[in-house]
Amino acid sequence: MNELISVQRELPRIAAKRLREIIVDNNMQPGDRFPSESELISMFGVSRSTIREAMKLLVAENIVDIQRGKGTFIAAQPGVVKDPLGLHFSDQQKLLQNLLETRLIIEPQIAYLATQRATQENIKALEHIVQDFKVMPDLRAQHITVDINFHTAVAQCTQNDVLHRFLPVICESIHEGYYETVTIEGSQQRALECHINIFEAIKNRLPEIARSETEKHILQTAKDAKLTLGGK
Amino acid sequence: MNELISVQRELPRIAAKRLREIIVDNNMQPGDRFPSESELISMFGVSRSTIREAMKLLVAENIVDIQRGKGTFIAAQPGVVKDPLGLHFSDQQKLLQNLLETRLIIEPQIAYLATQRATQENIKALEHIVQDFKVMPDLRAQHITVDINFHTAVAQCTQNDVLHRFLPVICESIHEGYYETVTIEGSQQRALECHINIFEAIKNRLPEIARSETEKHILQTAKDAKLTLGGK
DNA sequence: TTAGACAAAGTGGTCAGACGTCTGATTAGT
DNA sequence: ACTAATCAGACGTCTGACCACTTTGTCTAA
Repeated sequence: MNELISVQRELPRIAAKRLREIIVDNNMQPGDRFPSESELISMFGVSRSTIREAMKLLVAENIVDIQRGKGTFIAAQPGVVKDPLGLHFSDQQKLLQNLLETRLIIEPQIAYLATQRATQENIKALEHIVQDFKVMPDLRAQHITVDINFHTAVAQCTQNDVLHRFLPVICESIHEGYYETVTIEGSQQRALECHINIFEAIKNRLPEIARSETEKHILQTAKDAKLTLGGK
Repeated sequence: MNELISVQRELPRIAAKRLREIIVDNNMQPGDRFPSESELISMFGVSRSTIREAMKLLVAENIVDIQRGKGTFIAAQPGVVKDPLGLHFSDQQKLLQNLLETRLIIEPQIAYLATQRATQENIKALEHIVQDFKVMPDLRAQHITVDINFHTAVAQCTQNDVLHRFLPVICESIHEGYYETVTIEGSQQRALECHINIFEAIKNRLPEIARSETEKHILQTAKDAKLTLGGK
């Protein structure tokens, strides 16, 4: 039943919030059918205008896809937008420095938490990525993609969606920055070794090792990019 | 005149496009008044529903700011979107926990860096915000806004634009989460004291104090929200 | 004269119902 | 068996009304 919404302001916002909750609670997947407008009207006890406005909010967030005559469905990649923070604003050199500094702040702690919270599935996923590294040809583009995947997978181990969503944004922005940077001899090999060390630490539940190895890895990355990070 | 729109689909999108053009053509600045709904109805020759939906599109892009009873105005920072990471697409309780955990990871270090890098202008800005706190009435909405401003201003002290852009996203998402949460007695007072301590530490260049005070502040915030953060 | 109470107008928020158009499935006719 | 008409369901748009909030101006009383 409807659980009457008393306040008479921002009803669409509240309705949109509950719609998101419904999606999460029912574990709806991309492509799944969404309740029709008339169903939502009787579910929420608000008018069609309000429901429609709430739906439009979800559309703006790329959470649902409305198709005229058919119905509404969960979007393919709910909530995903590119360069969401609008980071391509300042000069590349400073941006790269800022990005690496940010990684130096959050990633060691992410690795620490990952060690404590990783599920068996998480660890398996990490192992696959590390294996991909080893057998991978020396293609720079692919290497960076897998590198981002690795760090994102570590973030996923924390079971913290905020970190898990934020980290790829940082990594991909760095990728953009590197795009015009020289590849340092041996950097890929050093990165691979670091990743193996981090993976082993997570697998064997050694949080302090994971943290320090991650810190070392990022400092090494900065060094390869001819940048220096301080202020720890 | 109205230039009759023949197609009967996506009228709001078309109207929104023309509204954007109007803003650009007339060189409208942030704060400028926007035509009222009834004016737009006669300008475009479409119904109020359509106009309203078009306006909501502009709101989603943070181009205009609609104020009930007053009117519609050009937004302060047109185009800077809210919730860019799509964090609302998640379980509220868990999201709040994740957000606070993220703050616990980055903010103490932000305060540390702020202490080392803050300019005199940064410190002045912080001081103004702290003063605003003291003389502020007990209005919850205003309090939260100034709270976000304070933490964002601290992030600005780091001279790291990535942190400076990321932190408000986190803070505002927490604000959203609190929207339907009970206000804890005395939490505002405790927050004010913490902010003063942090400000003093930054002003007097005491990085360790700034870090520990920030950590304490966030843990207190979590406690007020009846959440426990661990894993340090 | 002035401070406060009050009424009116303007604005956005919500509701209710109606009709149009598109889509997909069903059904009638060949 | 195939085609075309029909139907039901879904979203798109329109209309008109009423509600809530803000501003403004007027009026009254001190």
